[in-house]
Amino acid sequence: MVTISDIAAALGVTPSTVSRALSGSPRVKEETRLAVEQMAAEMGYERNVVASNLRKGKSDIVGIIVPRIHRNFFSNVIGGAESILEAAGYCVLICQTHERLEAEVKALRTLRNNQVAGVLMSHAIGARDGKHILDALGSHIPLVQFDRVFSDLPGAKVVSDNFEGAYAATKHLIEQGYRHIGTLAGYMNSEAYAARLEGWRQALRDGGLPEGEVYYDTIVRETGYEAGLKSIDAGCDALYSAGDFSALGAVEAARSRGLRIPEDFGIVGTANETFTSLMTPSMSSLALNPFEMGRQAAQAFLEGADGVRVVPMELKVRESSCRNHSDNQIPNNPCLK
Amino acid sequence: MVTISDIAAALGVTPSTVSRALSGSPRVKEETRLAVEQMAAEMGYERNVVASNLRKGKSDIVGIIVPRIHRNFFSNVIGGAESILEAAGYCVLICQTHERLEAEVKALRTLRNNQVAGVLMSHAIGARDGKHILDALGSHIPLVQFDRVFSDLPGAKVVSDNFEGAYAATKHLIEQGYRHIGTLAGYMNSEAYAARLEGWRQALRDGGLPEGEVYYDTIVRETGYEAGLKSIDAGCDALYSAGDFSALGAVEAARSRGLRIPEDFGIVGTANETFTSLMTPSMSSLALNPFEMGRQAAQAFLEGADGVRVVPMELKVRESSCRNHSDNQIPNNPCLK
DNA sequence: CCGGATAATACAAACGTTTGTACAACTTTG
DNA sequence: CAAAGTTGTACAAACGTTTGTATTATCCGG
Repeated sequence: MVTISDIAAALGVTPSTVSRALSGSPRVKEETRLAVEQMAAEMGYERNVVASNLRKGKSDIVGIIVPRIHRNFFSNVIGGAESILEAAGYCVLICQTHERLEAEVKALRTLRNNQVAGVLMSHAIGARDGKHILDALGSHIPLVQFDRVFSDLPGAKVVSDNFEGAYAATKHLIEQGYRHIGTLAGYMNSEAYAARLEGWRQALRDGGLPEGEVYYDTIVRETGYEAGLKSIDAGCDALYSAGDFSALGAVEAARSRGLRIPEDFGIVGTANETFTSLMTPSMSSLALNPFEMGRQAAQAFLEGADGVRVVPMELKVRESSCRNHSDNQIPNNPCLK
Repeated sequence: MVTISDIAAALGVTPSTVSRALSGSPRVKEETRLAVEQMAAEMGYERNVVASNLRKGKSDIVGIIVPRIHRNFFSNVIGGAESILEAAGYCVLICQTHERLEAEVKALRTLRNNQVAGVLMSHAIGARDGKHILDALGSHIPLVQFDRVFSDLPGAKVVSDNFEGAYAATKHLIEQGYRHIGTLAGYMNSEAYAARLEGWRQALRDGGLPEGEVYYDTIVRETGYEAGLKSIDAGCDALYSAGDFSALGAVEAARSRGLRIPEDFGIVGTANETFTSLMTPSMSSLALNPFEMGRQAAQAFLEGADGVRVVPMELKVRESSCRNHSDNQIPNNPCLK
């Protein structure tokens, strides 16, 4: 391992000069800088970032904490954040919590102990507030929350326009002639889900429809299936689901009751998971914009600016909610017009 | 920030004693250890791992490099590796290369400069050999390769039983009565794809069928579509695809030619991506066992043992290749029996 | 009660970098 | 030409830990 002292010795200068030369300080002569750079290249020097981090008290690592990396949404957020952070010279450390609070706390501690430059995170479902986050991370490491945010925590936040999105999805169902629209609402300790619920509610009101059925804590296929059955029993003819997996469960529930989709039962999910466009019938979904959210989160970190950034959602209309034009070619998204 | 010196001062001992006490050295008295531990807890001490790493010359970070984290396969490998590594006290740093060689080299350098304890990786398609890996990582950091491996590199390797798997998949197609079976082979600079090609070839030979058509460099939906069309023109009635996305493209190609699946055209993909079980018709796929591969890779790292570990694959028979019993309930996998 | 072993702790040097301050060489100004 | 300013380097002290060696305390047998 070649160090700055080796370079210094080889050139007859001191390590401090080498350090400054390599970091582009204006305090070294251009001539010296060139000599140092050449010698460094020649000797195959690479900066020991661990030592550098110790001295500087922080590293060039940005931690990203997500519930599960295999979720399309999160892996795309990570991709978006990476694209910005790597260009800015940071490297990215990814942790997943599997929705477990202890894992989240452990990840935060690990990141803090590694003196990361910042943390971008989407918290695990199941926490009431962000107290544990503040406790585990401390207050001197910049925190950016995305998607699932605790608004009482300091730091920047990036969220989807959940209210508007759910509103648009529900309005679309109404326009398609559905009149009894329930919702698979997810967990209410997440502000994202809460906002979607409100968007759905408002769309019903604005559409002149009565309050619809709400099914809470529906987030996976199984719970979506059960809630789907219940909604059918309750007389619903459509569902806006705050998640795609639960929507998939609801599709299966409708099928098991012999209902045709979209003729008898309409469904719009949320998140635009890959499978939604590949299943038959293809499933309409309220797309988040994860890549953009990741970019925004990274930007917020780089700029050090607090405040909330809102990323718009986009409704992808597919077969599962297209009752009026079900004979049309779906690729052209006939209902959208 | 409270340091071991603070604890030492508070107890009237030296930092070295505190350090040894906290790391469980037998050189400190039980009584002293307890006092130190209590004081550390009281003062809210947390070890500065950066300093620790600098001194020890290595960190407790294990780097995992994959082409893309959003691929089901890779995110599951990561999950498997994590489950072992975290239990062993390591933390995991994930890098993705987007199949770009420069990104791979950069990731390796970053990991080396951060003095990671080890690297688990699956290289990007496109490299001839692993020279760049050795150059970028150096030879003193343990390397474990999984799935895509360069066998000329030192270190442990974990691979799927690609030959046996492809053999089984192809044999299955033959048993289903397909007689002209081509293959979407992927990239031949990956040993995994090469082994699958050989498995397919051997199964055809053992089944008494003539050589089939090989379509190289098919890895995504688009290239799968094109190769699918060509295979149909060439008279194929079935394809074993070394990837699921290309298989999906082939399904679409068959459909566009008006062929029924599986009656007129049979397809088996590889990787068991989520969408394969959700599409209609559901797609048979040769499942890798990514979680287990991740576990094995992590184990190989922990044990420091070189050598090759082989993880078996499992054929998931679904509708797209079930010509003989296409009226049966698929969930029971009738063809498997 | 002393010499020699053993146990427990103290001392101090590293790990490789960064950075404030001191110093030297040189240039400018009055 | 001396004083003052400017520029480029050297010096040295950190950052918080770990760890080899030295030192002190404790215990045992003779």
